[in-house]
Amino acid sequence: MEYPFEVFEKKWQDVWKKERVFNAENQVEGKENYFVLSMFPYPSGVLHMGHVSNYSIGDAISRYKMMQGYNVLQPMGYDSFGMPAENFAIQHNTHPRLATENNMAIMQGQLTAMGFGFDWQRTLATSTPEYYRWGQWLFKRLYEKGLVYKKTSFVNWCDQCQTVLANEQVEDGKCWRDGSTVRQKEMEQWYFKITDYAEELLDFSKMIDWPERVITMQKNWIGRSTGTEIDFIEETTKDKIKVFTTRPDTIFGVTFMALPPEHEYIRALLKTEAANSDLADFCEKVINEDKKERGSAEQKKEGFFTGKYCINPVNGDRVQIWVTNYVLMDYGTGAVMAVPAHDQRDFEFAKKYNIALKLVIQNQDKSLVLEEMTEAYVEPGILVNSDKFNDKDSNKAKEEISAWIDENKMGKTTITYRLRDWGVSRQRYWGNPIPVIHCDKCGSVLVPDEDLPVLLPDNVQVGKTTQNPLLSVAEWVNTTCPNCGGPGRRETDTMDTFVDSSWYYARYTDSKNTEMPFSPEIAEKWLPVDQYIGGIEHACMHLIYARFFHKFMRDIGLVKGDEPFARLLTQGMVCNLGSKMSKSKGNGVDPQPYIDRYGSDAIRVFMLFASPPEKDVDWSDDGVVGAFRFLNRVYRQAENYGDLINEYYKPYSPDLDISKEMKELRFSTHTMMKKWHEDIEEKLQFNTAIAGIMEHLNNVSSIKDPENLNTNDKIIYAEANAVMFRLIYPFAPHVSEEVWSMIGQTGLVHESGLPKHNPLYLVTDEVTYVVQVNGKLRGKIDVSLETSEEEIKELALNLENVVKFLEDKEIKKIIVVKKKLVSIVVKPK
RNA sequence: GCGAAAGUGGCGGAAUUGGCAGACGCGCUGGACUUAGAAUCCAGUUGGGUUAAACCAGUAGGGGUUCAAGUCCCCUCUUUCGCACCA
Repeated sequence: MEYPFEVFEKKWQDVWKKERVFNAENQVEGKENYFVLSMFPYPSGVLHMGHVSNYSIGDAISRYKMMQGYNVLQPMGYDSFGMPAENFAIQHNTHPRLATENNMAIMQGQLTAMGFGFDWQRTLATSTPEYYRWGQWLFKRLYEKGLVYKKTSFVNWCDQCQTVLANEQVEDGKCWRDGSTVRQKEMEQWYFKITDYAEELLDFSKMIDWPERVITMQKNWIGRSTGTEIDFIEETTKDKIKVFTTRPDTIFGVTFMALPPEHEYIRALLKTEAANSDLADFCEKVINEDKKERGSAEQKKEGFFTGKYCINPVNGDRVQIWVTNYVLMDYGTGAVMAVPAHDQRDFEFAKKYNIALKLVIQNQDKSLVLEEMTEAYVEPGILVNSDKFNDKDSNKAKEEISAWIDENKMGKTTITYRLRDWGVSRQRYWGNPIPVIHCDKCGSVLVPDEDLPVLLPDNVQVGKTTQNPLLSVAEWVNTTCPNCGGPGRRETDTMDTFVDSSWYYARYTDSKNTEMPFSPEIAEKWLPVDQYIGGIEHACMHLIYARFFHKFMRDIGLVKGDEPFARLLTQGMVCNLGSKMSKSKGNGVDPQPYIDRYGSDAIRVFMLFASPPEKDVDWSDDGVVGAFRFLNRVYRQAENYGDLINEYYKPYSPDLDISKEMKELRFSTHTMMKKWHEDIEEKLQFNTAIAGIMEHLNNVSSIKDPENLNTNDKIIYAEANAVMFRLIYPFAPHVSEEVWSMIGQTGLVHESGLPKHNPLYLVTDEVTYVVQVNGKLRGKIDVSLETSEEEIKELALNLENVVKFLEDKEIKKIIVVKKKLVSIVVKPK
């Protein structure tokens, strides 16, 4: 008989709802708050395996913490703005709002059927005016703090999405969402000054438990390097061209200046010398190369001499200015002083275009000869041809030259980050409108707070133009300037949806607030999120953006701490047949049929048992059956022996005179409790915690006729079962509640508290010593705890199998490790 | 190319941080119960070896430290992930 999950899963879900078990109060007398958060889903349609896995982990932690007596908040909502909804609407000739609402309803039904303990009263959806209003409000506060600006520059443009992408959203030169090629387009964009926080974002000391991997990825992404900015002066125009270098020690070796075609000097030059069409063509060609190829090291270095020169401030050298395809506009100052003798890239370029090389660093044995070099010399060495710095060690010279440049106002020592400011403009409809009105007289004017939210108009026709559909809603676009009352035009760019998800965790603490994004007092009770759970793919996107937002919100007094997420768990992906489930591979598995067939608990147990949470889980039909089988065995214990357990179970562990067999069972019960607690608390390893319960179940099942036991033994037997029923709660809450009630308990499982092992019952009368001879296992002895070391040695030496290996040998040493082993070292006589 | 993590049965994965390798689950083999199947229960399941034991080998490969190594050190190989013209 299979257990009737279809009956009681619903039953317990109703009980939880009726008793408001998961509706968290902001404060509960005598209880500490604990905030468990799983990344909210994009409402793409139906729940997929990744969601099920993610939320099974979160729910296990949440319920474990409830058993521990915490006042737990575990909310859930929807990241419901975004391009997929708009694309879906275009394809199916519907409205993004309708499609999104429909999907949210479906997913909410599925999440409810899974029985996850979410506080639905606090739910939110980023596409609702109640939520996005505060996104606009925060945009304004950012603006007022000088953290928002508008700039025209070359940006990542995805033709597929018809919009701009932030640097974080370009992977290998492809759009992170659809994988299509990203090209550079010159546009005016809104930016958030995330770089103002670059230094602080590199401080990870407030994270209690973040995976080292994520921290490393963020460090690399932010990419701090110290170096020197040096001003080169253009010979005729006297324009300043700033370069950034980490090798000021090579400044005397500069033989040309390398600029990317996007560089402002080049842009200006092209305007003044329109006649030089070859230069213009070259620039155009490089700009249109796709980002991946242009950024790859294998790419052939190409360049074009502008015919212009600039002056190296340290020695007055005339230096040729080249446009090249290998310098990145995005890094440093976007200009490179090329030192071909000591930089491999410059070396290759100079060789190709017959530009002079100048040796300024000599190796230790002074054997470098410029004419014989086949690659750049990039190691440290001794300075030569460097004026007054000659004969100095290059590492020392770095600092000295940098200081000298500083003093003589030829430049300055600086820190540069790889991190760029966050471009948040999106040329799409289904997103949060940027609360700005453009006025011919007043320029860009912020919409007054009392006029927020700027409502996204509903009457748009998506997909009719290649432009942002908002542009076609004249009555929306045309408005009055809040400043002068004259005619104004609304900003039609919407915000990147990553803005919406950068502060949602805080909104959960006070999601119904109509006066503020959330009350700082309430937020303080919950933040930072104690445990955040989500995919590793957000390491350099969402998780950096949210950290930035949190620091900004701290600076305007909305939140107290420095970090939004104290602990982070990056769960693995759910794979099928060894590779990531995806639509394009056609290997996706829909969880619904399995939920229908085996119930929520079996799916959860499978997900948690298959591997540690941060590792990928390979989906397996058989694995679910195994989990289901396990839960059936637990259920059968309650079914068969419910009355006996009910009669004899004591909520404490009485110290009784019991049989040897029951001592062993009691040992098993208490070992399980200890292991369970350690596995979850210290390592979040649900797989081994579950394995421990399974092992205990095997021990319980081996007791054949519990009815025939004496009273004391029955008490131990009852405890062995009842404790197990409670310990499955975080993983299989429905079964747990059901079997708990089947043994006559009237309360809910989490109310029964955290079963705690009694260390006394983990002490056994006998211990097994392993006996080794020269490191090889030769036998075992069981001795009582009181046995002296001498006696143990004696017993070990007399073991039949040990004696055999001692023949004709001389005993050199005997090592006894308490409660573990005897190691006998011998050598031939 | 640089950096990080990892490599354990047929499979997913365990191993008090140096102390019985393979917990637990899947799968498989045999048996019980069934007219039969499903379900369930029992036994077995690293390889070699043996009627059974003993024993031998064994945690990617090689070397080392140690009474004792999956675990620590050195070298090699492989895989995964991240970064990758970052000046």
